[in-house]
Amino acid sequence: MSERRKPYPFDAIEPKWQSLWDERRLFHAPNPGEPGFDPARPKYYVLDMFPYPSGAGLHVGHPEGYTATDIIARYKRFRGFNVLHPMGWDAFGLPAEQYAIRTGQHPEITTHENIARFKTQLKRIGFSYDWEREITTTDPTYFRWTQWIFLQIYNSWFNPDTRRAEPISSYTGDDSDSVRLAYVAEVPVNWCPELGTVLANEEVIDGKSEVGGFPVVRRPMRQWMLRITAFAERLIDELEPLAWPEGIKLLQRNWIGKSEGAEVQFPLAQVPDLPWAATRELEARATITVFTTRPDTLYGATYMVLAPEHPLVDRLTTNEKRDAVADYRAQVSAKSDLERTDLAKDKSGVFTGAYAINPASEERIPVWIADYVLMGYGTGAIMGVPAHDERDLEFARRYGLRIQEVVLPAAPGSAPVSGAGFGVSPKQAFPKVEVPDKVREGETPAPETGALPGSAPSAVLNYGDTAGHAEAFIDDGVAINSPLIDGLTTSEAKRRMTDWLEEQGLGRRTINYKLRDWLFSRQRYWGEPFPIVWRDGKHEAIPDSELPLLPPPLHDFKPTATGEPPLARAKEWVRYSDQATRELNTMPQWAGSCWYYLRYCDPENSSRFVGQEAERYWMSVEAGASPAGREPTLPRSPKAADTAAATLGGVDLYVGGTEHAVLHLLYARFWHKMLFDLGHLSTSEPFQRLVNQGIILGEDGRKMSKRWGNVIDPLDVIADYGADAFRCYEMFMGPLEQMKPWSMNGVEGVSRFLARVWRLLMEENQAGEWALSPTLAEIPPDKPQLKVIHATIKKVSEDIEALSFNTAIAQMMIFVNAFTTTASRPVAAMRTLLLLL
RNA sequence: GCCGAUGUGGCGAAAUGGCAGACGCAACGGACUUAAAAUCCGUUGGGCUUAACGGCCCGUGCCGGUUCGAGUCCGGCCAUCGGUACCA
Repeated sequence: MSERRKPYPFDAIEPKWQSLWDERRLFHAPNPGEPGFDPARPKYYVLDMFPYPSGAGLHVGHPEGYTATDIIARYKRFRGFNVLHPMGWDAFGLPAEQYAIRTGQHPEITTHENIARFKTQLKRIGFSYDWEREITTTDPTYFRWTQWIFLQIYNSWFNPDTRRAEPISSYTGDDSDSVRLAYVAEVPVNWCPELGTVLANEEVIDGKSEVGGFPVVRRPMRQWMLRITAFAERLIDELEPLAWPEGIKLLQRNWIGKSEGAEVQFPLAQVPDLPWAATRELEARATITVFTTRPDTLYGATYMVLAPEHPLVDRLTTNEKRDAVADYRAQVSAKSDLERTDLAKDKSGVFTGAYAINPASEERIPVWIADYVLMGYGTGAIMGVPAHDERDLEFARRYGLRIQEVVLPAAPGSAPVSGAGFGVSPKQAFPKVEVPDKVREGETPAPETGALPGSAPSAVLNYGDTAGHAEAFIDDGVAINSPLIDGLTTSEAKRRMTDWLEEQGLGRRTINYKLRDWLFSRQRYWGEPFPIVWRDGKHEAIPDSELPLLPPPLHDFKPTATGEPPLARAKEWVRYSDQATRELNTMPQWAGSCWYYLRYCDPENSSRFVGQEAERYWMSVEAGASPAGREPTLPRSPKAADTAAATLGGVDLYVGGTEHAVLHLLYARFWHKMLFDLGHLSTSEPFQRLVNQGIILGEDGRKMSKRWGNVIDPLDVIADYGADAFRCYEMFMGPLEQMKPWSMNGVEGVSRFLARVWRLLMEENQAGEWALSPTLAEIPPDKPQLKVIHATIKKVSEDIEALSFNTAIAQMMIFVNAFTTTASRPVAAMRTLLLLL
C-alpha cells in the first residue's frame, strides 16, 4: 500500500511499548516458589488453542480468539490475578512433511522458519503472552514427555471394577498385553495407493484423499490403538458440569454415541446340509448374538443379518449358498468407502441358507448377510425387525421377508402399564393378533388415523411392496403380538423383555458406544517415534532413561509403497540390539496437543512432565475470588446463558475453534483422565470453560483461502492502521462466537475512533508534532458527562466478563463522542477512558 | 434423513418480555479548503400527512398462540450455513 498519512502515530507508539513489555517481563507469570510470586493473588489461566505453524503465516482468523483471551488476560491482571497466558506451537504434522518431500528440506528447518514467522506476527499484534513459557511440540525437551506419557498409558490398564486406569502391575490376569491402554491390533486403515500412504480419517473426504482427491481403500494393517472406549462412560458423564457451549457437549456425546439395550442370543436352527457333518452338533448349539436397543420388539424379529465380515459367516453358510455368499463378500470388500455409502440407499444382501430361532417366538428365521450391518458396531449382527426399523423395512421389502408388527402407536399418556401376558408360553405367540382390551380402552378415539386399535391386525398388510410410503413405526408405543409383554409401554416392555432374557440365559443388558478405540500410529516421518522396541514378536517399552527418543536423521521422508513407515530406512536407528528392533510408526499429530496446556504450567521442568506444585496451582478448579473478595457476578440474558454460566468467578478459560469439538478436545480429555487416574494430576477434566470463536470470512463472504485470493494478512492491516486498530476491529466486528465477514472499511472506522481518542488528548502543531491538547483542564465533569463516564465503566466491565467485546467498544465510542465536542475536557474523565483494550 | 446454529435497515450489528435498529460502515447534504484529502456538523427502515414545528400508520423469514405488551416466550412451517451419515 502506498504512503498514507497516519491518523495517529501508532507506528511510533506500538513498537515502543511492545519492546518495553519484553524488557520489563511485564507479562511473565511467576510460578509458586519463584521470585515475584505473590501467594495472596488468585490465579487465572487463559488458554488459546495453539496454532500449527504453516508456511502461509497467520491470517486474520487466528487472532480473533487470541485477541479475546488477551483482553481477558489483561483485565484479570488489572484485577489482581496471577495470570497464566501462554502460547506455543503444534509443529509435528503432515504439511511440514509434505513440504519436505517436495523440496528435500528437512521438516525441522521449515518448522523453525514457520514458527519464527508466526511469532513475529503475534508479537507485532501486541499480545500479552508470557513468552518465557513458549513450547514447541517438536522440541525434544517437549516430546520427551509426550513419549513418557505414552509409556504411562502403555503401562496401565483399565480396571473395570474401579472404573479407573491403573498401573499394569495391578492386573492379575495372565495376558497383560490384552488389557493395556495402548495395544497393538490389526485394523483396517485408510490406505491411499496413489499417494502411497495411510491417511487419517480426517484426511479422507467422501472416500477420497483430501490432498489430490485419490481413491482411498480400507486395508488391514498392524496398528497401535489407545483404549479410549474404556473411558466412554466417564467422557460422557463428566462432560455434564463443564461450562462448555451446549452444542459442543452434544457433539461429543453424539460422537461417543451411547446406546442402552440388550444382547440377545439366537440359537442356530439345525439345517440338513450343514457343511461339516462332524461338527454338526457343535453348530447346532452355536448362537448368533445381536445387539438391540429395542428388546421389546423381539417378537417382530423375522430375520437376522450378519455383517459380511462376521466370523460366523463361514461356519453357517450352507453348501448351496456358499458361492453366492462368497461373491457378495468379494463385491463388498472391493467397494471403496465412497461406493459403500453411495449405495446406502439401495440395500443389498444374500441369504446364507442358515436359520436361527427367535428365542421369544421360537420361530425359525432366515440368516442373511448384508453390508448395511457394520462389523464395527455392536456384535456385527442384528435381528431384523422390519415393522419397527426403517432400514430393516427397506431390506425386508426388497427381499420379500415377512413383516410382523409388534408395537402399536399409543396416544400419549394413555398407555396401560399392567395386565401383561406374563406366564403365557411364547409358543402360543404367533397365531393371535389380539389387542388387549386395556389398550383399546386407553386409546383416544381418532377414527381418521388408520393404524389405531381396531385396524391393528390388518396393519401388516400396510407394509406390502406397493405401499411405497408406509413407514416403519419406530417410536414408543404399546407392545402387541408379544405374549410376554403385550399391553406394556415400550419402556416397560424393554425392561420386562430384558429381565426375561436374563432369566432364561438368553441375553443381558448392555451398553454400546459408537466410539472406537483411537488409531494412534501413523506411517510418517514427522512425528514422535514410539518409545517401544520389538523382541521376538513382542513389544516392550524402552527405559525412561532413553527418552527422548529422537527420530533418525533421514533424507528421504517419502512414504513407501508397501505402507512400511519411512523410519524403516534408518537401518542403524531401527536396530536396537541384536535381538530387538525399534517400532517404526510415529504418533499422530494430536499426541502433542493432548497435554500442551499442562506443560505451560511448568515448561522448563526437566524431571517431570509438569511439576506437582505448579500443576496443582494452575490447574485447580476452585474459582479464584478476587483479592477484594467480590468478583462481580452479573445477570445476563438467557440468550447468553452459555457464556453467562461461565462468567461467574474466576473459572479458567479456553478459547478456540469448533473444528476441534470432538477430536482434540476428546483426546485431551481422555489423556487427562488417564493421567489423573494414575495420580499425576489433581483434576479429572482439563478445560473447565470453553468458548468457540466464529470463523472470519473474506470480504467476499467466502471462507478465506488462497484459492479465492481473499486471505488477509494481519501484518498488512497493521502496517496501514496499527495493531490497536487491528485488534479493536477484530473485537468490534460482532459477537465472538459468530461467523462474520472481514471489512477493511470497518477497520478504517475503528481506526478513526482510536484517532479520535488520541486527539482528545493530543494536538498536532504546524510542524506536524504532537503535543498535549490545550483543551485538557483540571475541572470536574458536569452532570451529563458523569453519567456517561459511569455508564461506560459499568458497561465495559460487564461486557468484558461476558466476552461481549463489540458492545463494550460501542460504549467507549459513545464516551468519546460525548467529549469530542466539548471545548475543555476534564482530565479525570480522560484518565478513566484509558481502560482501553 | 437426523442433529445443531442462524434469519432484524444498503452492510457489520444493538436491544433484563416494555420507545426496534445503540455503535460502526456505506450513502447523501453541509462547514473548513483555491481545490482535494483529513477533520467536524447534519440526514439516513418503509409509507402517509403538515407551509412548518410536528403527527399518524406499517415494519425483526412465514403462519398461528400466550401476554396489557413479543425481535425476545410457546407451537407449526420456510430458507441459509455447519456437523453427521445405514451405530441396530
